[in-house]
Amino acid sequence: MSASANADADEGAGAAGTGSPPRRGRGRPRGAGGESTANTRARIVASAAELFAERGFHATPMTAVADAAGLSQSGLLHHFPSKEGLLAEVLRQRDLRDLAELATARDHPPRGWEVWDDMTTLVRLNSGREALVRLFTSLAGEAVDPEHPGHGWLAEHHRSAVDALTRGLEEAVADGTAQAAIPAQSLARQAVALMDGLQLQWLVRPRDVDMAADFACFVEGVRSRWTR
Amino acid sequence: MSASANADADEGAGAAGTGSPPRRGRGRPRGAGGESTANTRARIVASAAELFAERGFHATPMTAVADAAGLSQSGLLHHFPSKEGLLAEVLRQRDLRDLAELATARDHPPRGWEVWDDMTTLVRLNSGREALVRLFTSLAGEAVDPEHPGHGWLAEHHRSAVDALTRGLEEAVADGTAQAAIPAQSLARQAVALMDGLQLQWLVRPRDVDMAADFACFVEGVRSRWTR
DNA sequence: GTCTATAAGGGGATAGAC
DNA sequence: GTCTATCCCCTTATAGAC
Repeated sequence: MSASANADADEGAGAAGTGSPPRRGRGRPRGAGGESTANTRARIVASAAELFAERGFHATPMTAVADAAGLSQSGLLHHFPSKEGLLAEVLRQRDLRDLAELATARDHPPRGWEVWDDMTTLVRLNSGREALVRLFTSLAGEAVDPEHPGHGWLAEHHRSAVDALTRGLEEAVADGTAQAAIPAQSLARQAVALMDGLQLQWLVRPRDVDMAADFACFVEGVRSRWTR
Repeated sequence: MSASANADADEGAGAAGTGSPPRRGRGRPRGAGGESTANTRARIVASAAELFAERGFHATPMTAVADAAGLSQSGLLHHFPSKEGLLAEVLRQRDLRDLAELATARDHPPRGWEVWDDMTTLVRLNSGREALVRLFTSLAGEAVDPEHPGHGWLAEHHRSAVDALTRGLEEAVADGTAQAAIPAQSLARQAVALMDGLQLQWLVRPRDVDMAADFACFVEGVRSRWTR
């Protein structure tokens, strides 16, 4: 579903359709004739992630993705028969990357306040991954629509983040490092909301916003008020 | 809000050139022949706001707006020659409504912490204006792209909100009701980010999120820590 | 001011050759 | 696995009648 398509300003990229001269060979970074399917798919997903981030899902034509990945539109469809399927894969890999990024930071699963420290780390990391942040923000805005193919992903994304932060605070209470009266879930939702909202402001005026500092300031406030 | 109760159910609306049978007559709820331009424009803007909110700007075709407003696509273009122009008007009116809403709440311009109280009030009001919230969130996501026609509006929107909240805290310091060391601007950015982020979560799972309560909790935290 | 008709160009997807 | 060619729908915008 998700009918929509839409146009507006085609950037460079000699797209398709319009009797334009067929592009040939193009020094593609490809090896010889046959390339491993896995490699091609990876290239496609990387290109799609970048373009969806830059222009949004709806506004990005498959031809643009194909072009960026160095194959024709039909070649692309051979690997991802539908645009929605491609989006699903992009989102899956986006989440995997977040998890991997944090996993390297610790040798044991985070517990208690550590969960919150990890989130702060993630915000700092995000300050250096504009494309990834743009992908999330741009897609989140569209995916608010229940019909959008990314809707379920967005809901799940929020749920898991809020749950993790809530659990962290509950563990802190259990460990005696946080007061029992702490409104854990509300604070967790606030943290997630803050992260999303800061990203929005940061993307619009990168030079005026220090996401990591602002987020750390928030966490500091929570800690100083609710530490036991 | 909510545009025109304009019934007339044919949304299928055979739009363009596919030699489909021309639709005729259509009993529109319109008065006689000529209708005041102002009225028609108002109907159009209301419909557009609703649809942009529901599906996003990019994903909403002008034909859908025209249909919702009860005129043909060309009729619509007579009043708003371009889609961007229509968006500009929608955004202008959205901001006017926010201002008006808050203006009725007080008889004097808010000062100091009152500015923050007003923001809390606004969040509560927003809990009852899903369409308006959806419009903001959906557009904000797209407008992160510097090429998007709403980009300038988004930047200005954030700037003015952050400025107002910062000024409030500075006044509180001047009035002796806040500590001088308060990180006013960071807190202001956090408040705005929180508002935007909570809206996102709320739109996805309305029943699980109480925006007003969460926001109030945040403000309470700021107050209890920095009140003098 | 509003309509019908149509232009002009995307857009996703399919068929079938190589 | 990849391409070319093509289908068919959607979308914005214009022309001109009423």
